Amino acid sequence: MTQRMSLKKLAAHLGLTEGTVSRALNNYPDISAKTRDRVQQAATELGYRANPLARRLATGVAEAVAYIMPETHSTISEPFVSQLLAGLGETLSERGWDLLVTQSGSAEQEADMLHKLITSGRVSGVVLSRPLKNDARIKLLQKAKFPFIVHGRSVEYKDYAWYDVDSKAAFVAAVDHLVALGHARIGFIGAPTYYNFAQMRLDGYKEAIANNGLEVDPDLIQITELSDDGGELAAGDLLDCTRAPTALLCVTDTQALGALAAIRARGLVPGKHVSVIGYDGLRFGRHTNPPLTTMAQPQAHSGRQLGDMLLAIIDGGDPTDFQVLRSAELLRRKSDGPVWVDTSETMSKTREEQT
Amino acid sequence: MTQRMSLKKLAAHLGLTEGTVSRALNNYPDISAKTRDRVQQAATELGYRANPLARRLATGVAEAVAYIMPETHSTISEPFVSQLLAGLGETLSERGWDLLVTQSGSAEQEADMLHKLITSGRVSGVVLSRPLKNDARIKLLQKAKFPFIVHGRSVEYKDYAWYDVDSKAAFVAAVDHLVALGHARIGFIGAPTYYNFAQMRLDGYKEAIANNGLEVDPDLIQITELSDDGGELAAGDLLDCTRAPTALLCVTDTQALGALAAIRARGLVPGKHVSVIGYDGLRFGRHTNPPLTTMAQPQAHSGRQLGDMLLAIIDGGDPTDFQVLRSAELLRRKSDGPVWVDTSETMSKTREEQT
DNA sequence: CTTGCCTCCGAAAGCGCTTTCGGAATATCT
DNA sequence: AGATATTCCGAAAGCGCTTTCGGAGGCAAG
Repeated sequence: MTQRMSLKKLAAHLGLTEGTVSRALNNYPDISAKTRDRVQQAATELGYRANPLARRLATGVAEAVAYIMPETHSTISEPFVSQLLAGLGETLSERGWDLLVTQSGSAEQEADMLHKLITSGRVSGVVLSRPLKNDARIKLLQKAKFPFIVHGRSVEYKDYAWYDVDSKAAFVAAVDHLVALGHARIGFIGAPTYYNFAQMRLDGYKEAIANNGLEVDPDLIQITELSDDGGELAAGDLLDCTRAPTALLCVTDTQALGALAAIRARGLVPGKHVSVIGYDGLRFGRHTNPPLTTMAQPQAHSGRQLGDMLLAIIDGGDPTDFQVLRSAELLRRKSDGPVWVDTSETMSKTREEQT
Repeated sequence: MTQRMSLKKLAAHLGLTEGTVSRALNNYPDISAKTRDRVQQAATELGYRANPLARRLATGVAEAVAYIMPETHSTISEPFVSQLLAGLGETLSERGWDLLVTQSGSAEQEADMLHKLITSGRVSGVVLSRPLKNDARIKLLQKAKFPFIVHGRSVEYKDYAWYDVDSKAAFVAAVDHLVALGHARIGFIGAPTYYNFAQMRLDGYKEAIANNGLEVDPDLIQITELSDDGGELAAGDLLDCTRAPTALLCVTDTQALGALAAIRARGLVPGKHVSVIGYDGLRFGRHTNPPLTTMAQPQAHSGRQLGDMLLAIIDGGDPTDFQVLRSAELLRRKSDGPVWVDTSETMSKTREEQT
């Protein structure tokens, strides 16, 4: 196999200069149709493809975007990453661009990493995910006027591009649903509220509780980590206190798995004695015991959409024109139901017997 | 904010030439310790970092590797992708290299894409996953003498680097386990055998069946797609036939989820009437109904390990020195148990002979 | 037959770095 | 002392492409 075809060799082969060939290939208007065709045909015949590195250096366009992976807390709820990556990669490859993936350590470290990334010239844009309420990375990108889009929103989201699901509304809907089922004591299992999504969901919960004429009881709110174990612990605390909730709302499906486990561990039946509603709509919820009712977010083409929007911004689009808010829908499986009315005795008694 | 620091400016600032500064920064021996220190200190003070694109073009080293994502069949079992990516990214970033992610369409398309990728100079190495029995991509990479490592193995695996789990042995162990529990009719739910992992697991199954003095009954083998639905369908077929199996071995946990569903749908209790064993060790399995017994593979640091090995190969290491075979372990949860002996006669069509 | 205007291509200067080569300046040896 | 080595840096040629600029040749208009 001969050496890789270069512009120089192609030009020599055609009896033209490199510059001319380059312009012909890039459809410059100052090349006659005749030579343009001749050049392009020769290029495909000889299998010439411009060296991306050289082109990027010469044009100053990185032809690549980076996806900043969220720290993988739970090994359980990250399937969306591969889906999103697939979608992103698809849009990018249509343009011949690369998709870089980076992972960060701490939050501080991440801002530094991001700064290096965008000043290095390796990428033309960035997609961020799971933003904090007050996200230093977003500020950094804004100040640098660097093209980016975020998957999710921070608390102040007017001035940049984002794609998010209205999880606050979703939690309102979930509470309404539970209230309609007769629940009056609804527990909330949340995540640290430096994650804005956690805050928004908590807001939705509180708002809906209040709107339904119920009292927002701090004792019914548990903040825990984003894992099944976290959910299990939190649910346990909630269930073991006096005046335990009759329904549990979890900020993610992963936590809800733990909640189901906690309920079962106490001899209760999720969906009967205690309702559980998760959030995400993970397909896996079909297989839990019982199948998990959840607020399902439409994550089908989020990757593609993020990619399209980011490219549009890189092309000079106004970021504020790209703010997409999708909505989640209640996906009823089997973990929710009417409030349990204990005909025999107190619930704690029942529980003790069954353990 | 001033323009990005360049070598030229740094050199001017120091009263040296670009070449000298470059060599000083790269620890060339022909630079006096004095000026080397002076240069390096000035570089850090002024925040100079070489433009990666320019360096890559000049040196001919791409400083990046690509991960070829497997087609995402099931939205359920892909958490490992994000884990693996995290590990890979970690090793690479220690070296300042980039991690590219690409997705392919069809198999043909993928070979073409891969060819373009490795001839484009964008990457110095490739990590492949989920190889086919006879994988064109591997042949391509071998012929091109391009550094690569595969996550998994193809049928002929002597001549390249790979990291794999001995899933054949795992299936032998699983069969042995079931036989020890008294099962004599063990169903196998597999995946298309162009995937070598599917073939290897099937081989393990057959081998163990035979070694245990049982008959390899083609009717007990179902090949289906890699999804929960696939597993459910296949399990249904198996359960509905005369002389149904008393245990089901699934090639992935995802399929096993479907198998559990199929069993429950027939009014049977998984782990009691019919045993199910999956493969992967997904944490999800803790939450199924009942919790899924599985052959758990150690996927903790596979990403890091793949990265380390690939870098070693890129550095000139012999690929055949990097072949790592890990082993999976039986993780007993609740979906397996002794063969169900039908005391009454409700399940009239179990089997005739005892073990 | 000029003048002027296009059309189309060649020439050359980068993009920001690396690396080879050669030669001052300094050090070492007889 | 002169000759020979060393040490250390400058000069310059790339890496493979893009892009600006200018001008030769062709055409229509005067």
